[in-house]
Amino acid sequence: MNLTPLNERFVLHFGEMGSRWGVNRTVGQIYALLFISPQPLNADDIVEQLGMSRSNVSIGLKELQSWRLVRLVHLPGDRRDYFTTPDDVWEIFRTLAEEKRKREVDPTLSLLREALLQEPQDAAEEHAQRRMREMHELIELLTTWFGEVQRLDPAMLERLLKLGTQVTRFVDAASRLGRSKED
Amino acid sequence: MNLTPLNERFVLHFGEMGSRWGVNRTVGQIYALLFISPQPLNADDIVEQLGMSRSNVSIGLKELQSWRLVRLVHLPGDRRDYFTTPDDVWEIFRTLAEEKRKREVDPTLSLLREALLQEPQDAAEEHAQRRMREMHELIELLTTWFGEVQRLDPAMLERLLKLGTQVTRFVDAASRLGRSKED
DNA sequence: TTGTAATTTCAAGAATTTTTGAAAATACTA
DNA sequence: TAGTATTTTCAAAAATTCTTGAAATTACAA
Repeated sequence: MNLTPLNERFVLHFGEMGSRWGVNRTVGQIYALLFISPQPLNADDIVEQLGMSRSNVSIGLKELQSWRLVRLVHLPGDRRDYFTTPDDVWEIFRTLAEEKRKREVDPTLSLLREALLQEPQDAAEEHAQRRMREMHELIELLTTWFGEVQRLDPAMLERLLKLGTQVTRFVDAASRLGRSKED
Repeated sequence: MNLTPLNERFVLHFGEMGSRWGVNRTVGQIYALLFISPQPLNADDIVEQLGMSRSNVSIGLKELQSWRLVRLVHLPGDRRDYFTTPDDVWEIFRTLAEEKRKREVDPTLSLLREALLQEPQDAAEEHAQRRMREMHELIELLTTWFGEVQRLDPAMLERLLKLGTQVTRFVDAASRLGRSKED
């Protein structure tokens, strides 16, 4: 691996974390390298710096593009494909959350909704459905909230997060003002 | 698999989702089965219902216990180990978040903090460090907020989530009241 | 067009992870 | 304590996933 010790540790760490996040080590490493790179890199740069095969890099880049975590760019007078990560870390976070939602949360919600439409055949199924309903309600609540808050501009979002639990002071007042949102 | 079609679909789905969440298919299935089961199950019940080997169940249950997602209980007059998931889905969510944090977020924050202490050796490393700092700040902000909000009781948390972006109406007021929390 | 650069695909091999049955260990009962 | 029930460990087999070089495809330039 052709990296300074500092960068190598970062890249290796994200390689390991990748596997916990549903992408493989290689994909994690490519992402990490692009994230810290001062300029866009082409596939051969990545091969050179990470010491993996050209085909592996090609597959990894495809995967990262499907996650919208890396972006294809072109440099003037060079017809190779170059890749970067978005500059704004908030945007990165939002993208990651959206993709995770699309790939994991939404299919789970569909499954649960479908299961809840079935007529339970016995007491055990009735109990199972009750559990599924609880899970469905929780996920629905969390993702609705998240989807809403995610649309705030980063500055507002940051202020909100920094307030933390202080916002609870306003929950009563807000409830009075915003009955319509309550169930 | 000895399950009704309804329950089988649920269990299979969570088996698949398991892999995206850093546990294997078996572990996901065992968890799903326990989640919807009306009473605690012992290892042989699980073997019987999911059709996997006894040793696999033993390993899976160990893993789930290490995540604190299943709980060992004993039934009077039966010395086998029985397992359940907690009743409250909020509690389950909290546990999951805490464990994910402990296993993924905290090690990442340590790595980043350590990297930020190094003296950059050249312009590229300086840029890499700048990126790592941005990432560190974002993760720190998100996890601090989450850790705080997580401590609210479920009822308050639920009200807060249902308000969604309505809380932004109070951000200005809150900022004035709570200067101490701002940076 | 034709030739070359760049990227992707693919099938085989390598590596890793999962699953299993058998044996070992542990925990209880009589 | 001896005997049995229960759980865990472990090494091998099975399954899956990852990686690769070579070939095929695509995209461009002359």
